[in-house]
Order: sequence, then structure tokens, then C-alpha cells
Amino acid sequence: MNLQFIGEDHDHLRCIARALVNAERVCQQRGRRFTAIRRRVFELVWQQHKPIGAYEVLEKLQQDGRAAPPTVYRALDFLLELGLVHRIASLNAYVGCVHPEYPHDGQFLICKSCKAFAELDAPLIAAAIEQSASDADFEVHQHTVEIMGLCPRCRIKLA
Amino acid sequence: MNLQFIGEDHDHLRCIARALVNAERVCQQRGRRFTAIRRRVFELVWQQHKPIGAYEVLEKLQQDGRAAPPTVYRALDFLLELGLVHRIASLNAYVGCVHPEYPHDGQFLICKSCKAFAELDAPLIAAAIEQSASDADFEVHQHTVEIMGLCPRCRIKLA
DNA sequence: TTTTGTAATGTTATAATATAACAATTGAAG
DNA sequence: CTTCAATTGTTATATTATAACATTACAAAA
Repeated sequence: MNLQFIGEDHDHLRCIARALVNAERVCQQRGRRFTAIRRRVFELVWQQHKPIGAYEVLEKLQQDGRAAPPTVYRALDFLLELGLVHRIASLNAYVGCVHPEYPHDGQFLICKSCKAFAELDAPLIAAAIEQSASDADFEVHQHTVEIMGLCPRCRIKLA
Repeated sequence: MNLQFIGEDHDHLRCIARALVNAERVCQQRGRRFTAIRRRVFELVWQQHKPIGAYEVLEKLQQDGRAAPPTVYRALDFLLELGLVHRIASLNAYVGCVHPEYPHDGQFLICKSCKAFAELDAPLIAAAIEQSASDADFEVHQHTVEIMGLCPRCRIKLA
């Protein structure tokens, strides 16, 4: 397991700063441009440790000046392509990727109560999927694993 | 593993008939009505062994007479509630459930090439998810597992 | 340093998916 | 029958996403 839910002490500014540095490096390595818009959308996705919808990103972008949906979707598509963000299909929403060194499918824990998420990179789950798929003679290209429930903190609060 | 991809010999009419009988039983057991519209939508979802979109269902419904989106979504919501169909979040589409005896989350293999799907009920995957979640002290309520790739037949065809 | 070609962005319109709100109908239980 | 709740009809609209084409910005060649 790679990431726990963040705690009270989490320094999110630092967290975003690190993510930005990572993103810059990834873009440079792949010869892609980390333009102002892409950077801004990336920051907005990271601003909360929660999934954010494209139109929510758009609203925030519009606080800087005018912007239209394609602007947001293009930036998100770019970030998805480079593995800098993930899309949560069951929420139509986006989250920052915590370890974008190489593109990968993540597995996500999402709290129904506070909406916080954690990205796993659980070999156990990936292996179980591979095993089940190969039993069916199926060739896996990509997987979506989204686990909804209660995070540690909300379990306590709601107990 | 519960269901393999269907083969050439698959008798789909028989398959649908069995699904209808199951659905009727489930409704009766829960004291819910399997009305004409619900039955028709259920049949349409089962008609292909592929995920089908709500508006595709609507088009087919409209061949019988007029119908509007809420009619389809209500029927789908009803069928989802009773576990008679599943929603594939990554495709915004719906599939018939192969073993609706009790409501459950399934895991789905979906062929990118021919769009066929298979529903797993893989304890291995469920266990891996539970394990990873409990490592993070997370309480699982529901999971979405959608595995995209190539089914056995398309692997051969495209090799 | 201008030219030029590609990548990125702007802009307008529209497609695709899903729900809200309220009216009309139906069907089972009293 | 009557009545109440569940179901369906109907209209409008919200939400998510993309198409199509015009414009701009940028890096590398000339």
C-alpha cells in the first residue's frame, strides 16, 4: 500500500509543491509542454484531496478569466495521458496521481462521507485481477477499481 | 469464476428466458412488481450480451410506442436496486446480472474489440480488496471493478 | 530573424447522459 | 366501490463531454 488517508498534520501546500515538481519532471522527460493552463488545472485538481468534477475545475478557472469546457477537458486529457491525474469513472471526477513516475492504473478508496480518497497501488488486487482474467483466458489492458465506503476518520466520527 | 465468455453454441433465447424467470422470482420474493415496462427494459438489456446505454434502450423502447428518458432511467434504477442489472460506470452502460439471487457487486471483464462482457464473482478479487482496504482501516461498502482488454476469441482473431 | 509548421488554445455550437417536478393513471387492499 | 400508494407520462432542464473550425504561440529550420 502506498498512500494512507491524510491526517490532520498533512502539509498540503508542500504536497502540492511536490506534485508540481513531479509533473514538471514527467513532462520534461516525455518532451511535452507543461503550459500555464495545464499547470493551473493540475493545481486545481490537487487543491483538494478529493475528486473534483470537470465543471468544478472550469468554475475555478473562470475566476482567472474566461474559459470554456474544451479548455478544461483538453488539459485533463493531457494530464490523464501522462498519468498525472486519474479519472474516477463512478464519480465523473478527477484526482491527482500520487506517484506519476510511470503511467499506471490505480485503485481508489473513496469515503462516502467526507469524499476524501486514497490511491492504492496494491499488487494483491492487481494480481487477483490478473489471475481471474487469465482463468477466463482474457488479456487485461486496463482496470478500474473504485472502492466506496468510510475512511478511518469518518468511521470513528459516525460510530 | 462464474461465467465464461459465451461461445458460438450459446442459445441466447434460452439464456434470456432463464433470466426472465429469475427476475420474476426475485421480484415476487421482494414483493415488487415486474411491470410491462420493467420487463421490456430488462429484455432489451439482455438482448445483447454487451453493455447497452440508456439512450440505446430508449430508442428500442420507442419502436413500441412513445417513451421518454425518465421511463428508461426509472426502469433501470428499479432493476439496479433489485440487482437484476449492473451499471458499468466506465461505459455509462448497463448489463444483465447473471446471478441475481442476492444483490452484490460484480467484477466485469469487457472486450474492447467486440464489447462482449463476462461477469465474475471472484472471491480472490473481493478478498484482495477487503485486505487492502482493511490495511488502510477503510470500511468497504461497495466496489466497482471493470477490467478492459481482449476476450479469448478476439485475442485469437487479432493475433 | 524571419519563416514555417506543429502544437496549443479560443470560441461556438451541440451531443450524450441523467434528473427534477408535477400531472395522470393504475392496481391492490380495505 | 373507494382510497392510497406506486407507477408511468410529460415537459423541461441539469450535467458531462465533444465536434468543428478559427486563432495564437512556440520552437526549429532556413
